[in-house]
Amino acid sequence: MIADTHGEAYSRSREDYLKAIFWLESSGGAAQTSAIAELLDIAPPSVSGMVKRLSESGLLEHVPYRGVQLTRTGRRAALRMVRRHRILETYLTSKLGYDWDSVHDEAERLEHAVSDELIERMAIALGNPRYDPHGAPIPTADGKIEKPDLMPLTEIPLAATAELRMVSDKNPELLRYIASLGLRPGVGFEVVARQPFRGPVTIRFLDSHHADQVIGNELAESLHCEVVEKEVG
Amino acid sequence: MIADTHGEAYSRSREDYLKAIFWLESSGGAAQTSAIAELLDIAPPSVSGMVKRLSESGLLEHVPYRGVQLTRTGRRAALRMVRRHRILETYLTSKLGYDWDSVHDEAERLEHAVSDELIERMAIALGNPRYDPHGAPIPTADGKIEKPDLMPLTEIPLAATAELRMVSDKNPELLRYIASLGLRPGVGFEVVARQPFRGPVTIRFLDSHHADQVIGNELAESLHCEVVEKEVG
DNA sequence: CTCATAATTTAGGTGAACCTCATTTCGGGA
DNA sequence: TCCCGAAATGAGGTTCACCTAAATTATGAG
Repeated sequence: MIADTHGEAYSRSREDYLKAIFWLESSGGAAQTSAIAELLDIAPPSVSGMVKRLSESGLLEHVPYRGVQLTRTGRRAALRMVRRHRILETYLTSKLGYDWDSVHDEAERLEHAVSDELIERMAIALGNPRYDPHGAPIPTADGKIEKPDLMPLTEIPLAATAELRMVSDKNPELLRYIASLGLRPGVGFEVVARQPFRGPVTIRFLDSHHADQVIGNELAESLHCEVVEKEVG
Repeated sequence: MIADTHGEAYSRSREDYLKAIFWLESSGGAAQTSAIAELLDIAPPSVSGMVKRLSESGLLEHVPYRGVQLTRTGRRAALRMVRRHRILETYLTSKLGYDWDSVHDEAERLEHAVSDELIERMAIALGNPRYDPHGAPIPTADGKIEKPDLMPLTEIPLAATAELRMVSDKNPELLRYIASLGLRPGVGFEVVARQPFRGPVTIRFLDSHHADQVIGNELAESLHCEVVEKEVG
């Protein structure tokens, strides 16, 4: 039996699985056992076992040896966790002075402990934000999530003007580095050069307080951007 | 292995035991197995088992069939939990609009999940408060706690002037009732009547926006007060 | 001082969630 | 088509924290 019922709560583990499976589904179709295992750092046989229990609870469809898919209920529960995580990250950065590179772990623990009421109070205190500090969209309380149409910096055409919109929250060093370049969600730039053979990309900030920046391919792939029209007038 | 190390964390259960034992020690000497069981709503044999594990970990001294006492380490860990709980309650009420009767449960879950850093950030945002919303003293980060010298309303002498200082946070209905009477920590009053045979006490508020209140014996016992000198001038 | 009763502990068992090692299944190249 | 390696599952074991039922210990009344 779960310790406290704060709304409709599953165990901490189950919540983590649901979130992981949601994440895998959103970025590449069906979730394989091995991918879940990798993401959660759990041995594959343990994942098999939990997957069975979760599908017996009606949270996901499991086709043995094939993969796994969230049911409507599972998806709702997963989105609830995503909302919690992102509201928490936003609250911690804007109300308690956390840096955007250090909120992830704190949110990761708190998301299992807070009540729905607390999350909604935080959301109200923040003015119902639509994006978290890393630019990721925050699902609404009734489980709707915006699906932004972004592309990695590596695919922005030369000479195009674009805006950084979203960065993964999982790697603190990467986030610190990005911030040190002057890059944050919402910052606009132009692609002024690109080296061939998966080489680095050079960008020029629109409001040029900073010099041009050369960005390696691997980093560029994790910067999710939107091409924007050039400012007219 | 515990899921995440946020500072020096024990399991949720262990933290609950430590807090319960600390509470029992502060209000009546050594903690008996049955008292712990009662407080945590756990069967006595389960408590025996956990007590053994906790004393093997050096968190408490256990004299079989006698009782249990926190070691220095155990006491430190317990005070850390008390600090967490009380900072959380204070933060939730003053920054997120919770009522004082509804914070207890939320704090009870969060106290196991927050990091030391988050607690200290909350404490700073609150201006390092010394008391929680129920008037209970908040231990400092280095584990010191004020021991206020209070007496229940039942023991305040007739005609004396006193101030409500502390109320238990555990019973929401009781808290709502107290608030409805106009009573909160810090409110001053005079004892104007007392019925014999554990009968009710009548109090008159010093700043009399409210009429006199008649308070039953049981309630009066849970109102921890301090006798104050009459205002001079 | 003895003994009943209450408190405590021991014994044995459960479920959740993990592990390792062994086996089964799938899918693609010879 | 056959077969090999990777992926998935099965089998069996661990730890934590709980349970009930049965023994044990302490205590206070006579």
